[in-house]
Amino acid sequence: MYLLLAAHADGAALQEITAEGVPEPSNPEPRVVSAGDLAGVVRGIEGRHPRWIWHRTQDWYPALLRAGVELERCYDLTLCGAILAHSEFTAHTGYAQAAEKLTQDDELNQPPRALQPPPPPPEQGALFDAPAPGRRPGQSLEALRAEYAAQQESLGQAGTDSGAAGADATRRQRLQLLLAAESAGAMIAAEMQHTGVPWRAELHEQILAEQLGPRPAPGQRPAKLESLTAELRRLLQSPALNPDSPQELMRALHRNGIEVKTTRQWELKESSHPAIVPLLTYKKLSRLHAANGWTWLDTWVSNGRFQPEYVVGGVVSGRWASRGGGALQIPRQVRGAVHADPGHKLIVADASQLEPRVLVALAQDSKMAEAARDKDLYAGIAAQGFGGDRAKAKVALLGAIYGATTGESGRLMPQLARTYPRAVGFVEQAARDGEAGRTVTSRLGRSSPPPSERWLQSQQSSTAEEQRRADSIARSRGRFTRNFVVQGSAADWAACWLAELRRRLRAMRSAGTAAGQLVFFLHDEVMVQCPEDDVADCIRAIEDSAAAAKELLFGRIPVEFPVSVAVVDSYDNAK
DNA sequence: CTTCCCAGCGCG
DNA sequence: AAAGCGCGCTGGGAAG
Repeated sequence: MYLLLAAHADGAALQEITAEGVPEPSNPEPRVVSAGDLAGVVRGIEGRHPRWIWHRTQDWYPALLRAGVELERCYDLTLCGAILAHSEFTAHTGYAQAAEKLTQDDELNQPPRALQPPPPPPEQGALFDAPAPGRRPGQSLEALRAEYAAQQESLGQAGTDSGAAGADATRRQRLQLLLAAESAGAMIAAEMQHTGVPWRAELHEQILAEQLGPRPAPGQRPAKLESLTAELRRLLQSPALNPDSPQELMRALHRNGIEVKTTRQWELKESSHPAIVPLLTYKKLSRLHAANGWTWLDTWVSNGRFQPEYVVGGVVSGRWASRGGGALQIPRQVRGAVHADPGHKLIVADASQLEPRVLVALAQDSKMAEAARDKDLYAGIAAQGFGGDRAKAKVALLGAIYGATTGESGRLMPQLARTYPRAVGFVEQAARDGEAGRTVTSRLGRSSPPPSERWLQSQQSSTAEEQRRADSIARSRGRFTRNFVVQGSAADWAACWLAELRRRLRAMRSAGTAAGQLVFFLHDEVMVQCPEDDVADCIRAIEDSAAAAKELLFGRIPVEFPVSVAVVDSYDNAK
C-alpha cells in the first residue's frame, strides 16, 4: 500500500496510490486531515504497513516522532529524485534529462546565491503548522503524485539501453535498493536525532577540568591555556603573542630561527626548539576548548542527550553530513562523556577496513579476496606482497584508494599493482574516467557529479602553462572519482547495513525480545544502546545486518565484511 | 559593523 | 612518518 502525504492549506492531504503512481482505483479520493488530527490518523493507518511517500522526510517525520508515532517505511521524493536525476543507470531516461535541463535553466535564470532569499527558519512550536499558501510550489498532492510516477518510470527503465538483459535487471534492482536504503536512512536520521546520543554533562565537565582547569569566565582563557601562553611568550621572546593567530605565531617562530612554512602540527614536530612541545600542547588544548569545551556543552547537550541533525545525502558520495555540534567529529578526548543510561550498555560496532574490502568486491580481485579472508586484511596483503610489513601494505592500499602519487605511498604503488592488477586497475580506470570528464558510479548506482566549470574551462588551454594547469585540474578530478567509486560504494554498503539493522531492532522491539536503539552512526560505525540483558541479541542483529548488506550489494562472494564489536559503558572504551 | 575565506584540526 | 579522498567547525583576518 502506497500513501502520499502532502501539505495542504488545512493541514495535510493523503491519497492512496498504486506502485506506478496513479490513484488507487478502489480508493482514489484524497483525504484532508487537520494538522491537529494528523498524528492520530497516521498512527491508525500505519497498522496497514503503508509506504509513506512524501516530499521530504524532514518535513513530516520529526513532528510525528515528537507525537510518539514511529513509522515502518517511506519514500523520500527529494532524496530519491536527486539520485535518479544524476545516476548513470537512468541517464538515458526522460526524468534525468528533464532534471538536467532544469539545472541549466536554473543556472541561467537564478540570481547569485547571495541574492536568494534565506531558507525559512526551522519549524518551532505547534505540530504540523500549515505551510503558508503558495510558499511551497510544486508540493501539492497532484504534483507529488506526478513526481513519484515520473521517478518510478525512470527507475523502471534503469539500464535498459545497455548490455545483456540480465545485467539490466541487476542495475534496476540495485538502484531500487539504493532508493529504499536512502529513504530508510532519512527515517533513521530523524529517529536518531529524536533519541539523541546519551551524554553525561558532568563527565564532560570533569574531562574539561582535568585538561584545562576550572571553567573560566566567558571570553577568558582557561587557566591551563593561560599558563601555556605565558610560557610560549617567554620562550619565543614575544611578550604579546596570541598563539591562536597563525600569522603572529609564524612571525614569532621565524624570529626564533624555526623555519617552518606552515604552523601545522606535523611540520612543527620537525623542530626540536624548546617552544615546540608547549606549543603543540597549547594547540591540542585550545582546540578542545574552542570546539568541544563548555560553550559546546551548553549549546548542544541538554537533558542528558546530544541531538545533532544528520544530513542524509549531504555528501556527494552518499555519506551523511551533519549540522550542529560537529556530530561526526566527536574527538576521542571527550568520548568519555558518552555514557550508557543506568542498566544499559552501548554497543559500538564498526565495519573493519570497509573501504579496502569494498574495493576487493568491486574489482572482484580474487588474489586480494584471499587476503581479505581473515580479520586483518592489511596483514593478509602484507604476507602476500610486502614481506609481512603490515604498515607498508596499509599505506600502499590506502594510497591506491586516495590516489597518492608521491611519498612512500606513491612509491609502493607499482609493487601493489604487480600483486593485485585487478584491484589497482579498477581504481585506475575510475581515475582515468574522471580525468577525461566522465562520471563514475557506485555499486548501487549513485553517480559522481559532472565535471566542474573549472574543469570544462581548462579543456580549452592553448599555452604550455595552461596545459600544465589543465593536467593538474584533470588529475585532481581523477583522484576524486578514484575515491568516489570506493567511498560511494562503502556508503551504499553502510546504508544497507543501517537499514537492515533498523528492521531487525524494530522486529525485536515489537516482539518484546530486545529493546535496542540506534543512537549514533558515523560512516562505517554504529552505536546501539540497549538494556544489559539484550546485548547478545543486538550484537547478533548488527552482525546479521552486515552479512545481509554484503549480499545485497555483491551477492554471494568470497569476501568477508567483518564487524568489530565493543560492549561498553562509555564510548572512550570502544577502541 | 557584517560577511566571507583561509588555516588548522577534528572525524571517517 | 606523512599527504592523497570526503566532510564541519572555529578563530583570525581581510574585504566590504
